[in-house]
Amino acid sequence: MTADDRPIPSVWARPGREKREQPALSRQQIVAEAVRLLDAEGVDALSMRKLGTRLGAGATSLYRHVANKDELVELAVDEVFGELRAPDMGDPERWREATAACAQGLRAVILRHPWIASMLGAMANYGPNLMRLSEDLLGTLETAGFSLAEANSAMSAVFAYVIGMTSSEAAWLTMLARSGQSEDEWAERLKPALEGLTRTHPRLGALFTAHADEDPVRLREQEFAYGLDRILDGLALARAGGPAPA
Amino acid sequence: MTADDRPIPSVWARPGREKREQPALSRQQIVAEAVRLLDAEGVDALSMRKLGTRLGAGATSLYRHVANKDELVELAVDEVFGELRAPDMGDPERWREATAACAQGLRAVILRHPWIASMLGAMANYGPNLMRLSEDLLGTLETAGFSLAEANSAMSAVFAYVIGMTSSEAAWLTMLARSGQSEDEWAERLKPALEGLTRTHPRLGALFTAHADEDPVRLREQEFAYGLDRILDGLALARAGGPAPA
DNA sequence: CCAACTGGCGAACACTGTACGCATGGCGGA
DNA sequence: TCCGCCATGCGTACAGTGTTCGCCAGTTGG
Repeated sequence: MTADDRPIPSVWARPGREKREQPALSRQQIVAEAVRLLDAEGVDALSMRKLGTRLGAGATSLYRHVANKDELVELAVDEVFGELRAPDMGDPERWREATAACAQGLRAVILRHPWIASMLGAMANYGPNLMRLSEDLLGTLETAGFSLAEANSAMSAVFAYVIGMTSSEAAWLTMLARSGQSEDEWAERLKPALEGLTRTHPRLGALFTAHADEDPVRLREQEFAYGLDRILDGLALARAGGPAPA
Repeated sequence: MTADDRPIPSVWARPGREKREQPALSRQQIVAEAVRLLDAEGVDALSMRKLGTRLGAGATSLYRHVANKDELVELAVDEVFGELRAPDMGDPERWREATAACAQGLRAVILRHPWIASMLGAMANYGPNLMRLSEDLLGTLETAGFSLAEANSAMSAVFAYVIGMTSSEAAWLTMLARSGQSEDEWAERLKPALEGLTRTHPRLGALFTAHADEDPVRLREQEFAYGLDRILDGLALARAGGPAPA
């Protein structure tokens, strides 16, 4: 601690508090900065003190605007969901494209903010932004001919798929980022263990070698699209009241 | 601190260490106790000190068998995946039942240990038990006629759906448990806000009232089964090489 | 029989979330 | 114009956290 940090001994010498030009701290601002911090440094780096410092405020000041750290996180999660809008194509027959766009958008949001992957399983989310998204997608599905209850089931299924798929993707990516290695370096590092893997798990080994030369980003996109298409196929079948496939 | 807790002043008076009958601490034992603790008290209650005390050991002793808390959690997650076996029905045509059973089993495991929901999004999981499960399910799908790559995509889709769906279920249930209220009490408490909800989000409001009198447990089972069936429908269609539904 | 190694542990460190109480300034009413 | 109130910021403090380090007892291998 240097001399400058020491508290001023005389009351009279203490400088007047600088003027409070603007409220300087608002819930919106705090949440926005929290999102920035989470994006930049990941979930482990979010602490009240660090966030306060970033805002030029003390750690405990935040509690005037936010009850908990948990509540703050809840707000941050819904904040990023606010980036997403359910697309409205006019034609009810284009429900499939609309739903797919919604799913792709959700995936993009999660990959832009990988830390929410670690939150979604830890808290029940009922923020206003997610509710608006749900309401809109429900509308799209309902006008496409699904009953309300079935529209809800369909939406839940699609969201669950997207969240599950993208969460593991995000988890893999953050783990990669933490390790500081590229995807290729990882693959290279695992090569020696591949022989043992192929012996005990031949199919996984084959998959590993088969995917070794492909672009992992595009690969994940295709994997995601495949599952999404299968779900939408299934939903289309149900909408048509069609028979179950053999 | 009472007198009894004080360290013994004289070296000579210090009691001899009690005999080490068994190794008393092993990685298996630690992981098993961690799972028990997580099951009993939830994810926030897991601390190295508490876990050590439960095992009759000091907190830092655990580090002889486990590198990190993170590593411990990884081990615990894979431990519970060990409860699951991919069923092997002899008939390749029964791939659908086998996959469904696998999905239902995974759901059951997650609901039995709700805390893993908060882990799955936070770490890439490649434990041996999950790998064995994957390998087996891949086998089932491959002998059912899927190419290896497509079997992998299908498996990823199913797992992602199950994890996404069940994670939010688990999150809701733990949140309920923390609040100490029953599901009905929650519904009752939200009744006053329902009017406002129905005004801004009519479909969500209608769903809320429609589900008010149903058994929530059975409701969630049905919701889960619906999405799972749609995915399996879609996969069956793809396996048959059938045309995309309208 | 001694050496090396293993496993357990107490103390310490840097940090965490958060409760409490005080200080400060702006604002509404007299 | 002044006074009292109230919202807001913040310093301090507390109980806990994960983890490192060094010490020590017991076991094991040469």
